[in-house]
Amino acid sequence: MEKTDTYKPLNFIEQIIEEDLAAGMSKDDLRFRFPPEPNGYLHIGHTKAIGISFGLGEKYNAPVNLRFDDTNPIKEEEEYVNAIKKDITWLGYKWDKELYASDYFQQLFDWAVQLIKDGYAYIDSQTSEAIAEQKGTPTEAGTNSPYRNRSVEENLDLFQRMKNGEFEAGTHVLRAKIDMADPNMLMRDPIMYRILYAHHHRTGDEWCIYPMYDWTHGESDYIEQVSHSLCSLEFKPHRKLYNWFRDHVFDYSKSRLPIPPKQREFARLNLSYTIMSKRKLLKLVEQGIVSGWDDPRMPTISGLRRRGYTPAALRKFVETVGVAKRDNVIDVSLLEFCIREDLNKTTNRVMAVLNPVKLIIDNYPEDEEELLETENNPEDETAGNRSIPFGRELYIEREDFKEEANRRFFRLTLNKEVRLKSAYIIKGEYVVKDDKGNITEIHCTYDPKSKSGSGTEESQRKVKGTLHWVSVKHAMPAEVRIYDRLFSDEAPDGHKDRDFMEFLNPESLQSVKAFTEPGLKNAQPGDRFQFQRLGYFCVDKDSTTDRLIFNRTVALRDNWAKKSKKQENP
RNA sequence: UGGCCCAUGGUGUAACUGGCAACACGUCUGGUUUUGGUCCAGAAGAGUCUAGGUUCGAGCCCUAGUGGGCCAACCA
Repeated sequence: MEKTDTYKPLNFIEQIIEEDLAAGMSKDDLRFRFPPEPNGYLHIGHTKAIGISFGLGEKYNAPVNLRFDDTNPIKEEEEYVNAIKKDITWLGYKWDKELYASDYFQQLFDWAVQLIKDGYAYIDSQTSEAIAEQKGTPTEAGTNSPYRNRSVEENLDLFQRMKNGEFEAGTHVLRAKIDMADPNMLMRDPIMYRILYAHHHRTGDEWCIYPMYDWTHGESDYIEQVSHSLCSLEFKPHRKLYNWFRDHVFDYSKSRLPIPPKQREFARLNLSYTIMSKRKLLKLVEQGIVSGWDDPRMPTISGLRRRGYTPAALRKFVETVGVAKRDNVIDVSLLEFCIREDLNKTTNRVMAVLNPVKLIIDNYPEDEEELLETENNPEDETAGNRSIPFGRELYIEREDFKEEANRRFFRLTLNKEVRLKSAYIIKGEYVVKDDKGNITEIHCTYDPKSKSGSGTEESQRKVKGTLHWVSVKHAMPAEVRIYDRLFSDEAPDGHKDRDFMEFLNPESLQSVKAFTEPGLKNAQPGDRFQFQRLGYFCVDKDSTTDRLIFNRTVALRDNWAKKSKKQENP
């Protein structure tokens, strides 16, 4: 390949595919799959896996199946199936076929019978404890089961009766007969079927024996003619078993398998300050630590969606993160960068005051009010303008005023000028306090000639700060929810001796009463805005017409310290 | 009888057939700005885990160490 300006490095999976193509595989035979178990909601780690397989599908114009790995009815529910489909669709990906491992239960059973007939599988009738004990350890070989050499006839009979429901759960299992001394523990006669009297969300009570992951996964890939079966690193040791099963089915199938599926592994995504385990996330939900799988603090796709993240930002994020085989912890600042980058271009700026204090303009006529023009989005001219009501009494941010301030503070102080965004330049005059010394009113005067956009010299006058505000008379009350990281430790998962729950951040959710400009009364759940200086916000799904709830997606980048230092020593 | 995987600035990835280690985030400087956002310009920061070897030349190939991860559910 020529080195060109457009050369874009391939990740190692793309390289494998290119090699296969170069070795003669037809592009038409490329096929991928995303195989979630419907036992929980998808999280941002799955977004990476989805991005890899569906991304490959887009790159090579190859089909990608959505296959639910539903072989354990105890943990799986239809609610999860629907949530997973919704999330993938929301991310903007389209699967070719919607499939279920449970669709293959009969085929898997038939193949298992074939394996028994050829002496490659047997029924073990020991307890799970006994089987575990005989398994050995990584450094010690296991020992053979006393049932390992049952006759084919007996195995066949027992297996059929297992299927017929003649035995209690736990009394028998079907095992592959491989090698109890294999250094790879997974090869030590892995269990293929167990008896489970549980209602399956799709097959109901039709089956009482269920295939295990290893027996199911590769054969499902085979049935679907998946060319490259991509999964995360912890499945690497399973590859040997995957191939063993695959190659035995290959031998027994009547028609030759055109393409043996290939399992390849990549490092899963880890995010700093968050956990990425469905089991643990479920615990947060079950214990009520969060409001549900879609709590805006959750790293789930549904949580991030509710928080205000966009599909584009998430896709950009997993693309930026890359694909490799080494363990990693991505800093959340990269995720935050991706969402800010997107939202900065796409959201309208609106005025909202989270911690209000009254500002009274003494020289503004008592009963006057006016509409002021302001642009919706300085990053996007097509976003247009809107008008916002202005009057004598306004709310401003309490932190935007200080009675005594040093030069680092360039918002409102007494006897200093500052601009009200899209309005006038004002000067602080005096404050009114209550008995406890809290400021209840700030009084100021304005310069009528300094109106924003009026073209007067005063309107061009430089002041060092600009404040956002809302008119007291017109303000819309709202609830604003500000989120912090759920865990206080960079790697809450990384402690072998401590539980991740010990690192829960008790201040991960803060709810404040706020006022917004009146135009937001028409806002719909899911709408996104940038509140001047406060961050990006998204209207929550629980909002009603008279009670708006905003979730803060992410704060604005904060360069205050940096710039104020500059202000101090110009 | 242990097996397998991994190792490049703070973080994550690149480096195509072995040829002066690049990009993004983050950090820092300066500029613009009616948001301390955005945008623009620039800088610092690794000599590629260690030791050998092959080679004119090694991040890349070989060997041995070291460090980290995964594997002993009738979970996936």
